[in-house]
Amino acid sequence: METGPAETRWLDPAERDAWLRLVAVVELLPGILDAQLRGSSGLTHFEYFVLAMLSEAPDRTLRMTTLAQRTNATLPRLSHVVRRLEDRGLVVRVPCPEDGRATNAHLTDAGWDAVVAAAPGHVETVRSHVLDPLTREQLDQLRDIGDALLTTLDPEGRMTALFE
Amino acid sequence: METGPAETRWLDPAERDAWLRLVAVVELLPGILDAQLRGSSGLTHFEYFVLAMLSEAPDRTLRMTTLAQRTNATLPRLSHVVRRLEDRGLVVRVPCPEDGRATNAHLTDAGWDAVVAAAPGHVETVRSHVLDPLTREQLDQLRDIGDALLTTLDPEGRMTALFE
DNA sequence: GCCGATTAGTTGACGGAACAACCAAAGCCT
DNA sequence: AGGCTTTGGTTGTTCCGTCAACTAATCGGC
Repeated sequence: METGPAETRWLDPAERDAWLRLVAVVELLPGILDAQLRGSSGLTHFEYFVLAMLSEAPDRTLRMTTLAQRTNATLPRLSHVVRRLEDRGLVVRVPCPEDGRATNAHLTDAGWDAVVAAAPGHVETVRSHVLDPLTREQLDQLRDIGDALLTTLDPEGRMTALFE
Repeated sequence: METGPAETRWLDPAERDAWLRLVAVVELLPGILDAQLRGSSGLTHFEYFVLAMLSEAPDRTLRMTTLAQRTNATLPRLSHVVRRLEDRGLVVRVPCPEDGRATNAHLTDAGWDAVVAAAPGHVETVRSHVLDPLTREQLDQLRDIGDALLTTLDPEGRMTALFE
């Protein structure tokens, strides 16, 4: 007779195989991306991602909250990062005219140059470490798996604004 | 005529689709795992993983170097983490008898209890956020994709000792 | 039009991770 | 056997991320 919470359903071999590999990838990939970008541009992958989002935005400008959603950052984290980027002259913060509470982050010319300089090396790393080892079929499978996972990992679809 | 380095091959739409989703997953998953474990057991996912590796090892003991490989940690990182776990009584460090340079990390009974207590909630999180959204077919695809990626992300197969 | 509630963002303190410098034990070479 | 090299770990500094507390501005009800 069960008295406490339901028995744990442990992972069967197929589940365990998939899960362990996903954990390994999740653990290894950030380090690879950070190392390459830090070495060649002095940017964190997260900093690069922030700059890249701004570079694709209209007028190279986004509200802090929007930028936080697109990069999956908390607002405090983004605030600190943007301050550091501002210290380096890659971004400026401008009070939003329409809403006195809001702040707009705007990519400077120097920031644009930094993204343009960093992009080729970054793309090359993504190719050699992630895309090239996969077949075309696996690429499609990965997209669908990513969609399925993001349904639960990001139910509000905050980060998926990029590709939806 | 090309003079500088080769032109960058930018990502085509299929590549971009897959890549952006993978980045999102890699960015989101660690936070989910950490939050659940920290809330229910006061353990980081990495700390949990360290304890779990020890719990499966013969005599619940592993050399620091081996443990670092299995968890994809640098030795300094692992050293700090193990010291904190030792402060909490979950692990003890014992000088290795066969090699005076080496240190063995051994899971205490309290550490074993901590893993056993934390495991069900962790597995439940893995199920609800990762495994359940995927079809059985996608589970197999994910395993193969993981294998392909780990070939380049972890060429020495240090982390794959778990399932190879 | 004013007051509470919500939203937007910043700041400061604390904890964890990377990197570099360091120490100690073992292996090796002659 | 003595000295160089390599291997195994630890320690300290610095940087980044999280959490909690706080400020400022907008909104909503009356």
